[in-house]
Amino acid sequence: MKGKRISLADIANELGVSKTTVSFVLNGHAETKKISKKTQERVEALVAKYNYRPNAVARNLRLGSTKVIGLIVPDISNPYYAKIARMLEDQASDKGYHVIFGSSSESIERERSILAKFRQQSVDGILLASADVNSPHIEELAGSGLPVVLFDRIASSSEVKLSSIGVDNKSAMRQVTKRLLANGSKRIAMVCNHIGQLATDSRVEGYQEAMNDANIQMESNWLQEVNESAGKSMDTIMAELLNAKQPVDAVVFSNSLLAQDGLKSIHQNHAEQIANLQLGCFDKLDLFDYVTPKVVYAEQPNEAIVRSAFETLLAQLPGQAKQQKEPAACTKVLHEVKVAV
Amino acid sequence: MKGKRISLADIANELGVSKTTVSFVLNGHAETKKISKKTQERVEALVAKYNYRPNAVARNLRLGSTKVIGLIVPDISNPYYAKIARMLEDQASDKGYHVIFGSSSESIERERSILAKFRQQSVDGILLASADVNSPHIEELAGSGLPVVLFDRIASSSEVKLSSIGVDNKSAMRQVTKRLLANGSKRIAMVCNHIGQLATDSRVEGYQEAMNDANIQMESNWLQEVNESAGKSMDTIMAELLNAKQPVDAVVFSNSLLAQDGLKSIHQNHAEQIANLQLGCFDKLDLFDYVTPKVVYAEQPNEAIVRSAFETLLAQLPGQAKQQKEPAACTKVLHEVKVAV
DNA sequence: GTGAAAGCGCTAACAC
DNA sequence: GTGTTAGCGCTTTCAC
Repeated sequence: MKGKRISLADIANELGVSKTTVSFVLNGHAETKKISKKTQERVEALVAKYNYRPNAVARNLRLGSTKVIGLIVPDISNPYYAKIARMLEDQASDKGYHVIFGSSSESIERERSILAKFRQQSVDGILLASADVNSPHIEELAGSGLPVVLFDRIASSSEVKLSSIGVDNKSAMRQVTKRLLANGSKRIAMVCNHIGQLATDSRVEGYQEAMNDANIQMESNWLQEVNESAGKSMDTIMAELLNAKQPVDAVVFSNSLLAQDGLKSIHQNHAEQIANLQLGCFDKLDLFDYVTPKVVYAEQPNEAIVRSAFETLLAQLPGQAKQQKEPAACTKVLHEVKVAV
Repeated sequence: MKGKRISLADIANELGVSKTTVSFVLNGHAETKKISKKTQERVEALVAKYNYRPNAVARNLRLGSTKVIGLIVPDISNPYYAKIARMLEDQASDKGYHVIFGSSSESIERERSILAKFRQQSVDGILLASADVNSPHIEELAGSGLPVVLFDRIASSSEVKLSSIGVDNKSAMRQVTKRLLANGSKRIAMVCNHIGQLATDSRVEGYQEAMNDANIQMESNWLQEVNESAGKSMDTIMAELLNAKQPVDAVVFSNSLLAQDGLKSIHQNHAEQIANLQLGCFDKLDLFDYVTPKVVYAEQPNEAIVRSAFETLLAQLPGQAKQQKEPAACTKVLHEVKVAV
């Protein structure tokens, strides 16, 4: 059954025409190249008979474009990125692109390596949620000629000369915190991880701003960072916050994975306090629909983010015969979040 | 800056050697081809200077292998498949492979189209959780020469001549049901959908076997199939089971999506019965950690499944210079589930 | 209307 | 030790 895969040349030979002719027919140049109706039909018949499909690798080599775009995220199994992946797949396949993915595991080294591999594979472009947007390799990317759009993890305003699509993290967390305050909480703690990463830091700032605006004096242990290796597990943190003489009456989490962890910890060890506790979170989880207490969250317009990220990427690709004077200027977009519960 | 990407020929020219020499050095044939130390060093120096990386597309064309494997699942944003994707990525990258993915949305048409696209791109092999393992296009795959391994959604025992990796659905559901019985339930109903699909039917059998083994006479409406178009919504079914004079005291769901639906229905309409109700489910949901009543579930050994699926796929690939008499016989593996709560 | 031929960048058998 | 060369399968200019 195997047999050599049939090639365009085989078709041409069997028909007694040239590869050129077959190629023209296959690529819809039949009209412009004035291939006779009869020849067209003969070609199409044989193509159908053998169920011939052109070898994309050869085509790619010739054309210098693979119709593949790379998606690099910290972890594809994170439901947030998995959703992104799906949206991207849908958008991309509409335009005839495929998606190859890589998970950096928050490691710059792995990220660089994936990036390098993807370039070698000549992906047409890359959507990147970087493990560290401040790392120098991001700078280098800008001058590399490879179309790259940063999303989700984006760099502070100007500097980096790469297109970036994201949300206003600070504003989002400020809004969530304000909502919690409006609902009556006064002693609000924040649990995060990856302090030092821009997104996290911005969210922390948003929380702090909201607290300051409300004239609440934060206690020193209200800002917590999960760090297993330093013995700061979610359980430890929750115990510290909730077993105090004066426990906190609300907790905001800097991302949804933490919220999930936190919920588990609360249910396991602090169930009796659920009634008096508010929770807040950046980003949403399906889970929130089923669980007590209700969680106030900032919902990212992911569809819009992916859409503009992908469109921005397409715009950088060569061959988008537009007013391509410059190589598609570097776009920056911040989408607005929506607070919900 | 952009500039033309540098090629092997450029390196060779600048060095005044032939492409062969450079190629040999780059591919580690330096020793066997007895390239002089000095030439090696000169090549390596220039490669480093230009940060030259071979064009994988050209290489692929020449070698007929892309080092890319395709993952086709119903929906990459489904956390179950997202997890699988990540495990596969990790395994694959260890062996120098990349993963490209496609979501079929449970549509055979989309699945076929993705399959066709992936072949055109000359992926080296495919891991497929098919929208319908009984569809004829699966049969065709077997004779197509493209290495494919079925997983998760696998066909009934023999027939299909494709390697398949999955779990023993019947045994899994038998175990879950037995656990419910051991915990004291006597009147256990099962809610499923997709009766007629192999996986579902096996799970139903497992439930029935467990009930028979316990000498429990099942009542006629204990086996329920959700079917919106026939007016059998989850809410209707739950009402029928739980509002009876003699309500059931446990419900098992044939998959986790149903369990999620069922939980919602129970919480909305039958909250007072939660204390006297046991739940069972094939497969786990994060949700189960947070919700009452506790759910007994069969946990799939996903790591092991992915591992054997990938290994099986590798074994089908040409060039695994082993005792390749036959094109790697078609393997079938059923992994054992673990029951947990 | 159709074909010949020149590559895209790489590998590897076969010279020398 | 190193170079020549023939492709892998496709697109496309230019000729007829």
